[in-house]
Amino acid sequence: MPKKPREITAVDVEGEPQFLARYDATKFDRLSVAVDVVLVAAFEGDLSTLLIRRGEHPFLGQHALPGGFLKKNETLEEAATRVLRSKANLAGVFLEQLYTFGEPRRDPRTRVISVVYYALVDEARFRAAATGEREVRSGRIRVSWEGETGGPVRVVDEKNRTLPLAFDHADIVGMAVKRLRGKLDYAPVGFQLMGETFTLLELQRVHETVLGRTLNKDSFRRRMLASGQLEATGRAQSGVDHRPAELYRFARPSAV
Amino acid sequence: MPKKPREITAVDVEGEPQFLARYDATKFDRLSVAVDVVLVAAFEGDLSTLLIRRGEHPFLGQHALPGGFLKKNETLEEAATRVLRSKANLAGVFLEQLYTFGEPRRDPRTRVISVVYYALVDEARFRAAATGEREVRSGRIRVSWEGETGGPVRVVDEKNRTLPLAFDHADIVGMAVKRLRGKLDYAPVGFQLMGETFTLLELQRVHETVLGRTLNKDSFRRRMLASGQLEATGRAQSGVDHRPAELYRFARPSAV
DNA sequence: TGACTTCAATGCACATGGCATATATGTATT
DNA sequence: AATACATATATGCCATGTGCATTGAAGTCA
Repeated sequence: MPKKPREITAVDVEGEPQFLARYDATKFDRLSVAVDVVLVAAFEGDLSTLLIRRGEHPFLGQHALPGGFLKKNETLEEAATRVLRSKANLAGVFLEQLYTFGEPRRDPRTRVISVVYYALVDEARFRAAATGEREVRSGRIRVSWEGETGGPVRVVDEKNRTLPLAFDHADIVGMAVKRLRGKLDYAPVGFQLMGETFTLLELQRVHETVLGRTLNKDSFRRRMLASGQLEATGRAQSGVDHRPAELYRFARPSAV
Repeated sequence: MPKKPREITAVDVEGEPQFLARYDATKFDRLSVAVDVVLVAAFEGDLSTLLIRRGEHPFLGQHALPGGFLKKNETLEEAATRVLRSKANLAGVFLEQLYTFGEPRRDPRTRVISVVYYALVDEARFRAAATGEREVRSGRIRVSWEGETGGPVRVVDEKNRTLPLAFDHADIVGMAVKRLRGKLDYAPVGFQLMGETFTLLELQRVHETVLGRTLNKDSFRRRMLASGQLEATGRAQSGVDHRPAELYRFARPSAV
C-alpha cells in the first residue's frame, strides 16, 4: 500500500461522500484476472464437465475450462454468468465460487489469477450445452482416488480416451469434485443436479455418482423424506416395465 | 482471449518447451490483486480478529484486515504468509484460502480483487501479535445472527464499542466465521485454535465459541476421545482449586 | 391369470448423542 | 485431620438414526 496518497479528492460513491486517492500504477504489480467455470452434471454414473478445445497457443488443441477475463465493471459472479451464457448458452443455473488459483507460472504467457466458479445443471441442460459449437465438448471425470483426500482426476472423452487439460485445469476440476462431495453432506446441493421432477432412486443415483460410493436405499429414502426438502407431485414415473415410482420435486423454501 | 497470438516463441518453462504468446496488454483490463488475512483466535467466549488502523484515505482512522498487494513472483499463499509475518510477526500458522471478493466499487480508488485467507492461532500467539505496533489491535467479533444463514457481524473493541471496518471487511469477517463453523463439523480445525496442550473442557469451550452454542459435555468428551485425534500427555492441569483435568495434545497423524 | 420387477412400508439390531447418576481427586476451610 | 466443595471421569439409560432383512403393493409382460 502507498504510504501517503499523493492527492485526495472527494467524490460521491453510492450516495455517500468518499475520499479517492489518485492511483499510482507504477507502485503496484498489475495482473490479469480471469474467471473460469466448472460446469458439472451427473448422469450415467459419471460426473461430466464442459470443456472448450483451445484454438491457440499455449496448449493448442488441448481442452480447457470455459473462461474469460474479468471486465472492468462487472462483478466476479457476473463474469462467471457471462462465461456460461457465451460459451454454453446457459442462464439461470446454480453458480458458486470455488477457489482462486494463482500460481505464478500457471499460464506461461503472463501472470493470470483465475477465480473459479462451479455451476451445477441437470443432464438435459448439460447435453444441450455440450452439443453447441464444435469447440465445445464434454468430458467424463474419472476420479482416480477412492480415499478421503482430494487428488488428481482424469478427464476422458466418450471413448474413454484421456483428455489432457490445459493449464492447471485438471487440479481445478479435482477441487470442484472435492467441494461437491463435501457439500452433499449438509446442503441440498444434489437438487441442483436434478431436473424438474425425479424419483427417489434417481436422486440416489446422482448422490452416489457425486460421492463415488453406493448408498443404502432405505436409509436414503428415509433421510430424504424426513429432510422436508422433497415434495411429492402425486404423479408417477412412466415408461418403465415395473411398478412406477412416485415423482418428487424440490420443495420451495417458502413452503417451510 | 485474443483470437490469434501475434507472435509465437519457444521458451523453456520448468524444463519443458512451451509456447509463449507475446502478451498484448491493451487487449485486457488489468486490475490490482490484493491478499487479505483474517487472523482468528477464540478465547474468553469470543472470537477475535486482528485489525490494522488505517493511516490513510480512504477509511482513514478506521480498521481493516491486514493485507497487501500480490507481488509478481509469489503465490497467493506466499503473499498471505508474508502479510502475516510483516503485519503480525507470525509464522508457521494454519492458513487456508477463504474467498475472493471483487465487487467493482469495493475500493473507491481503483478496482481491487482481494483474495482472502484465514489463519487460526491460539490465544497466546494472538495476544503476542495484537500487542505489537500501535496500529495493530484486535477486535472481538460479535455475531449478530443466531440462525443458520451467514450474516453480518459486528466487531467491537475491549470496551464493547463498535469498530467500523473499512471496505467490505465486515462481510469478509462474517464469511470467515461462517466457514469456521462449517469446518468444525468434519475437520479437526479446532486444534488449530488450541495451544500445545489443553484440557477437554478448554477444547469444548473453543468449539462452543466458534459455533455460538453450548455443547453437551459428555457427548463432546466421548466424541473427541473416540476420534483418535487426541493424545493424553499423562500430565494434569495445574493452578485450579479443584480436581485437575488431564492435559491432552493433538495427535500427530503419523501415529495413525 | 400368474410371473416378474421394482416400489414402499415395517421391524429389528446396532451405533451415537443427550441426559442423569455415581464416583474420583484435587483445593479450601474448619 | 476431617470435611466441604468443585470439577473430572465413568457408567447406565433412553431417544434417534442407519444398515439390513422381510413383507406387501403396484405396475408390465407372457
